[in-house]
Amino acid sequence: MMKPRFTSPPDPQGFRIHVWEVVRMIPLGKVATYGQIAALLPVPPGMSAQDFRAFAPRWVGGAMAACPADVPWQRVINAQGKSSLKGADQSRQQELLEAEGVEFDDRQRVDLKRFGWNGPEK
DNA sequence: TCCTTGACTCAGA
DNA sequence: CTCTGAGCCAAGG
Repeated sequence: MMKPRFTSPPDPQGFRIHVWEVVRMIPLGKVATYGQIAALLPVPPGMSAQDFRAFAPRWVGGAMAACPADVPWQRVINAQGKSSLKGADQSRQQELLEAEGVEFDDRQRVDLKRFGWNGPEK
């Protein structure tokens, strides 16, 4: 399969584990975007925050492509409020979220204002 | 070797 | 609110 790694971070494994850790914090019935998750992660040493912002979302996506079964991957969607998946996986994700109380509109979009995760704490 | 295509986001029209 | 195009890197046809 194609692995859209886009420039592996300094510590690919550690990065993915960190991503999963953040995803696991997303409360039931809420969703987070790749960028949101990326913003919660520490910027790798030697890399500017600006570059990190451009790369991180892809890395998060790459991490989700191989996430463990105990990670609520379905709660991670793109900044457009939609699933970046395709085909059967996309449908499965929507069903899982609807089962948690997340609503989708006619265009299969989630209202981030209502169901968006505010963050781990604040 | 060139061109397309990725679990992406942001700014601009 | 919706649609485009640019930015970034690698793998496959």
